[in-house]
Amino acid sequence: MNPVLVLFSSMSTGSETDIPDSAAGSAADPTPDSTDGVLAEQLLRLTRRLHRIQKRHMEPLGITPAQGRLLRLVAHYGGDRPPRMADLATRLEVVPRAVTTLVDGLEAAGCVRRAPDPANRRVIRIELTETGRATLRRLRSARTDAAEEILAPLTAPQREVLGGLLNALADAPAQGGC
Amino acid sequence: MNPVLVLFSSMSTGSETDIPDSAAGSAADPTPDSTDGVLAEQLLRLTRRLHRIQKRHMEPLGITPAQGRLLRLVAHYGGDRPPRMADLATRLEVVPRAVTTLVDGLEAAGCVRRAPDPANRRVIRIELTETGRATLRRLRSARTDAAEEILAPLTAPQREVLGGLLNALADAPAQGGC
DNA sequence: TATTGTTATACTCTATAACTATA
DNA sequence: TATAGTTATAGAGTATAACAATA
Repeated sequence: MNPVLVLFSSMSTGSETDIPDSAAGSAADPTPDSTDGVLAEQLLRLTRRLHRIQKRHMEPLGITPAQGRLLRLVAHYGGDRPPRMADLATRLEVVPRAVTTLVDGLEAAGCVRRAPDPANRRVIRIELTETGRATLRRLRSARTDAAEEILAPLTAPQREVLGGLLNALADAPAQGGC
Repeated sequence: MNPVLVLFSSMSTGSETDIPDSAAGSAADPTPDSTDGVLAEQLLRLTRRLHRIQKRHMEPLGITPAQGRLLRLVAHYGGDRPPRMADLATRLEVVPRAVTTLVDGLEAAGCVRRAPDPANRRVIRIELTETGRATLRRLRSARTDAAEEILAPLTAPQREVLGGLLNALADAPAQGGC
């Protein structure tokens, strides 16, 4: 469906801030910490930068990155079947308590509305407001700008490959837990 | 030097938690939010998982992920030229104040030692202790385990490609700032 | 009793600003 | 005055635990 043929030549140019793993003092360390560990490190470092960039781009919107993600998620459900708090928590892979805080923020910003479910009075459904829809439109370009800033060093096919790899990783079931 | 030829076929299988971008209510939205935005989202989501996994693996070590990164960085300098606080801040891409907290934690755990520089009494050099070296060894396997857990869905060549892409991204200068 | 969301609390990570002690 | 590190403070993001209301 979407085959991408890519030739990477000498990609591993060695990051300036890379930390070689065999520098713990003992020179004769037989465990060179497979590149996987380094890879995880790169991922985390990159994300710190992405977070900073995203935060900066979203500041004029009056919402935080996490609130933005939640807002997009709410919009995804559509007006006829607004999500419950529990739905949002599951999709965001966080505990329900975390969603409460995020919705509080979005409600304060006028982007969403808490609507009690008449069928089950324990349930609260999160509805998008008109303000929320406007914010969402601005959010989209902010997000694109932030992504463009961080992805600048990559060509289009490289981005496509990266997307595929991240997809494969993100789709994997949360294993190893309990 | 390290060319990798890879054929990805139909990688984009569609994440279960993917949020299509054209769901903001207005059906006639001409801005489908280039895949780049989605890519950034995937990256953030993946990192949240990585963070959780790493935290879990590092819990028995008595230090946090950020402290672990700092510990590795300190070790990288070697015993004959221990780094200053400012060096660590630069390498970690954080403000000096953030390093203070991390070093506090590592010092409390007995992993490092603050040593005043005799040549310049403003400077504090961070030295690795014997405990720190031991922790580092345990940290290495914890890190590898965590990485293995999150990278499980990828083959070895895929990991290599991912590493290359992340490297290219992380190496880019922090642009767009001031 | 099980489910849904909440209040209360705490911790990690990071930032800005003002201060201290050097140089 | 400029530099190195700190105290003080804040805020984003997330977690656990205990609880209320409802089913």
